[in-house]
Amino acid sequence: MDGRVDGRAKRATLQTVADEVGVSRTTVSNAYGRPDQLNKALRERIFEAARRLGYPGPDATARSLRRGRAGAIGLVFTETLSYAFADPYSVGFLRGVAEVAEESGTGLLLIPMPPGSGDPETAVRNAVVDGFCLYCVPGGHPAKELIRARGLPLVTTDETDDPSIPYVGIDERGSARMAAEHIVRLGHRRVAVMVDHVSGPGTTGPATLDEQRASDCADLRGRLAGYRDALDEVGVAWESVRVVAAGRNSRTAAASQSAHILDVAERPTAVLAIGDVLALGVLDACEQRGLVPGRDISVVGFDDVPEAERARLTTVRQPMGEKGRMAGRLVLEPPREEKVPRIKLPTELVVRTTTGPAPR
Amino acid sequence: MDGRVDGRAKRATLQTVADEVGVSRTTVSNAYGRPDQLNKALRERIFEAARRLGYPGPDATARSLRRGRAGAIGLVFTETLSYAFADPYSVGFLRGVAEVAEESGTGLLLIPMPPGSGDPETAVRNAVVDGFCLYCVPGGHPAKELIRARGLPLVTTDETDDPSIPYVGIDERGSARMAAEHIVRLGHRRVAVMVDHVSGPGTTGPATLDEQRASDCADLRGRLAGYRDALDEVGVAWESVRVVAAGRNSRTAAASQSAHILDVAERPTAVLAIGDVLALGVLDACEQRGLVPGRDISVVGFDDVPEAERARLTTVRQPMGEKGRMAGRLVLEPPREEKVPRIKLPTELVVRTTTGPAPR
DNA sequence: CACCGTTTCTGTATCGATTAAGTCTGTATC
DNA sequence: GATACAGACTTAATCGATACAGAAACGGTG
Repeated sequence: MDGRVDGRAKRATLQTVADEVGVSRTTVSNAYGRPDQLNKALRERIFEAARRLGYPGPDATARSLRRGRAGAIGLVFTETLSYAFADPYSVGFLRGVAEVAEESGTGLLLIPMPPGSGDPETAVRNAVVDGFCLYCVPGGHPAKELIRARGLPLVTTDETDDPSIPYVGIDERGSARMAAEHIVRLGHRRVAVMVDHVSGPGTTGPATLDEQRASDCADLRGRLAGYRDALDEVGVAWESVRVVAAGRNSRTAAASQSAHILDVAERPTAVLAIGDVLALGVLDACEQRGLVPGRDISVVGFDDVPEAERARLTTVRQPMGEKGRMAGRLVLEPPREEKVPRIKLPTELVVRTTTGPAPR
Repeated sequence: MDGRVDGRAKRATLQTVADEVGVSRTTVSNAYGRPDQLNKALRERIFEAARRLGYPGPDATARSLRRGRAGAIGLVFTETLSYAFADPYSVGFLRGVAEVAEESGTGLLLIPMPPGSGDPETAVRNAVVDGFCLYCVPGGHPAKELIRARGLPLVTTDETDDPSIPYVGIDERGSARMAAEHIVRLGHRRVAVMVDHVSGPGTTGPATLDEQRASDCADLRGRLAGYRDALDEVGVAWESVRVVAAGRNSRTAAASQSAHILDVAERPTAVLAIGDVLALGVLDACEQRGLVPGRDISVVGFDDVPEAERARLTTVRQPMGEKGRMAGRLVLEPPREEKVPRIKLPTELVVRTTTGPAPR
């Protein structure tokens, strides 16, 4: 009998070490956390005893509790991990967050909540973090309320969200408009759009207007609206624009769903893709069909991921890394002011060779 | 004065709610964690009070401490985040870990420790996790000892490491040998090898034998040894094999460093790349030079990432996802047996079109 | 010697929760 | 009418550490 109420295995703790050396718990704690608070020789003796007893150093959880700091920020996203990382854009964003996190000795806790997975609540509730970054979490997601309820600093990158949540992103609509205006100026009038998915993931092929409006992703809606703005201006009816869903944000999916765009009568002369990964897929499909981008057909992406440059893809550049850094900073040091920050970072149209004058 | 010794802002806690409702702390705790332990009506009253007081539910850190479970596993790697995610192989591995983690309601704490970054110790020490997965952490890394010292379950994916650490991986040497044997059977005798980096990251260009041997990455050494095995067998001296470092594991870096292979007198007829990403870069370089893979030159990769199929790349397939799942499981449920698990997963040569008979 | 500023440790309160074991209260069983 | 028993809570003991106010010891000073 060791008299403890729960049957845990006994482990060395601060107290164990303190007893061994014959000092107070506090002193042992200081030996680890504030070397200046005690005599150097004593510190050595403490370490030596710790080694002998197999004491692994202050327990991270206990330390977190006492200090009131978890030392990590939670990254919540509704995609599968592989998804989230398959897209270089996401990676860029993550990297940004990681950079600022690292500067302050903070870790990143990944909290994926793909649609099908059970009980996202628990994950959020048990996450030992100092704040959350929401990333691709649609407005009505059940976990969202829970996250807010935890009362920790919170930043989202999804546009037109609850205005009480700090936001960092870009002008989705305006940026998309830039892309479409470019196309329009080149004389294109028969235009198609490639998206990842409008309603649930997995839905592929042409999407109706209703479906477009019903999309739970504000960013997507913003971009579509931007395209529409530009097309409206030159009198192209949005109803005539075929919006095709790849089903998921992947190059191969986009390539295969490109059939709905490329293999139809009255083939569009330009394709607007809401992400570079999709645009690259469209380019693959063009290549298979012997269509030369920039001559036979124009393709515009969005994001400007590294691979876009290799493919000479015309696209909208958004500062993904900066977005991540910004978001990270906002979580780590929430501004004290009353008004909720809503930051829009600048974007830029990068014209390469996949766009050209509309063929007659 | 609120009489508290440290000046923290007061927040609602279990006790606050308990007092408000007039029950014990335990009961409130049960309301959240064990609904069957109390009356349904009382439970509602508790929640109602919690809402009124703005109590966000049990504190994750405190819960972790008391329960003795952090609810996360730490993922330690020595690359930059962007690095780690840029490679589809890594992503596959991560995904595997994430899958099993998710099944048990566990999060993933990313702990990147790129060479230049300061104080990896703190990150490891403060990580609130139940175990660690080491990923690309070379043998002598300073953090390694620290991680072990924490006494938590630990799994590594780096070969020929300390035999006391559970390991899951593949037969690097044998697998590489398969790749090289394939090339050899096709009649190739002038062979080059493309690696990411031998000594520190950033070192590019041809690597000397000494540098190869000095590499801190056991996996790399294993693969090189495998290539060598096959070449030795047909009398190709390893000294005659040019080993070129791309500097980092990226497609563009590999493409540009391919000059050291493709633009030399007596150009090799086959290139063995220790990873698909590098192989793809080599293919890019070939394309630029008008060399047709499989005819003018043969290229073999390693990993079989999704993109390899698109590129019709001959490569060695390794079960990245399975590796991750395995590693995750080993951390989550460390086997009780005495002997340290050392698991080698099977690999397979996938022959596609980037390899062909040696040109005469 | 009284007074002072340091350096080095100790004591106590606290962080916010979970849990095994105990206390009551009624109800069912024999 | 005594005993067992389930239901609904409460008690008390932790989990493992850190913060802060003090206290003892010490050398230097006028």
